[in-house]
Amino acid sequence: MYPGLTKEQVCQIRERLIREMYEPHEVLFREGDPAAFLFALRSGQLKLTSSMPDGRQQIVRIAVAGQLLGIETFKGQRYPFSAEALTDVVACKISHDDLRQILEASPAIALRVIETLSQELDQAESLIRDLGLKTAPEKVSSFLLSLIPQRGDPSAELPLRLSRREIAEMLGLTEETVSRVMADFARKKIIGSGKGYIRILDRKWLEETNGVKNKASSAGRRALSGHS
Amino acid sequence: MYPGLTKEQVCQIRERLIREMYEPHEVLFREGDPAAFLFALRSGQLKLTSSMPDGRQQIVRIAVAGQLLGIETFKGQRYPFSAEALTDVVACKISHDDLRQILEASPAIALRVIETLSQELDQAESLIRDLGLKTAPEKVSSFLLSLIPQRGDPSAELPLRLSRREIAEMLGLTEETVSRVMADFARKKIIGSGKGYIRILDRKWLEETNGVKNKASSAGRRALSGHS
DNA sequence: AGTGAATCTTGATGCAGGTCAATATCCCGT
DNA sequence: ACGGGATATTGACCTGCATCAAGATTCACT
Repeated sequence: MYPGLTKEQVCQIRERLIREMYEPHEVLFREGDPAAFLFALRSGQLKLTSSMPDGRQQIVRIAVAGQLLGIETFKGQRYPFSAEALTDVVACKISHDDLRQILEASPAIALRVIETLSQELDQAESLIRDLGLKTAPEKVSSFLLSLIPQRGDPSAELPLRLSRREIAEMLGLTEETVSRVMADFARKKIIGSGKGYIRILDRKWLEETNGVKNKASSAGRRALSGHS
Repeated sequence: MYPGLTKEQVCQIRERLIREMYEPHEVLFREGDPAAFLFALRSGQLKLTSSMPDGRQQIVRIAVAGQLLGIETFKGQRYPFSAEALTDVVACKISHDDLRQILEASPAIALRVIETLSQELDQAESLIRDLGLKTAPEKVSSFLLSLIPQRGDPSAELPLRLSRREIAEMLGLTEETVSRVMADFARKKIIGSGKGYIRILDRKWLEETNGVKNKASSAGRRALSGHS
């Protein structure tokens, strides 16, 4: 759990970690709050959202077990987003200074933090790609594919914890559009959808729609060709 | 430069860093290439782009001096984007394994990497926000404001290294739309624009347009109100 | 089981921004 | 200073998705 540390060091760390539990809809912190702590998600999922003064909201990330939140403020003063539990959540809270000391003491932990951060960055950049250049059906495909667990049976019922509105807030769409696209997918037997779950029926089709693998036939948006 | 290390360690590190220089438009690596190295940007700027098979392109990040690229692949196999120099660039190349060893040897360096990564994550999440919920003029405002240097004179001429097309590829718009919005801003004396540079004339206006501070008057998109 | 509130679906309509097209301007080499 | 290719601007039009508006389902209580 804490590689490369003496027993004493482990004790010191444990003292500084505050283990906390949250229920669905509970808010860990709000955008703009002074950033006192950061959190390591032990279990459950939560959504990180940023909003504009007029109420428009964007889900910036869905955090899953193992990820860190609030580390964006490592050099900042305020949380750049709100964090709200989607499920029951267990998280460890730690102050920036304490984390800094732990990282200085244990390169192994630092390395793990770096791995986590680099994955989060990858995830964020992937969402940027989706938001910037995909059409509504492509975005939804992308989202649906992201629900498939790495190590899990192919086409089981996947639990869907996000409401239509939340999916929309993640993909930069409206709930109506998400609803329409999913209804369309269901009509085409690409997915089966029930209450609170989804079943992927035609993964290949989704992957093609998503990545637009071969058929450069009907590009939704204009393809900007490279220069020179 | 390398805090907390013995002279010998510093030598070891230097041996493993490969300093390289690139000219504008030169490509450091391409999306999908096997990820052999990662890079630390010493000076200059470059764009990281991801594209779809039909040619649509998205600028995922503009990397500036101090940032790392390719660390997204710390646990991955292939670069998730291409990297192309926008200016003359000096970068240090290092293999993942070597980096790992260095990080294990020097917590101080690991800490710096963590700080850099957390800033990059913050930057990425900020772009997600822009892409997901802003209108074209808001996106352009946001972009223009991001050009203003932290420590620099207020309203000097800011060099603009990105073409209209590149700005468009970053903001999820088309070059025509960017052109129109900027022409409109210039007409309203919000900015002055010449070849290869921009002058911010009315920063306050941009900040209001960007953040939609007070006036909840004419929201471009529907504001989704919170739940419960 | 019944009632109300939230969520989801579906339809009709409108508009922001994409698309297509035609100049205009810049840049660079000769 | 001339010519040609890249880049930028501008106009006219069109479409994908937002918006507005009803219903339909589902869920949580009592």
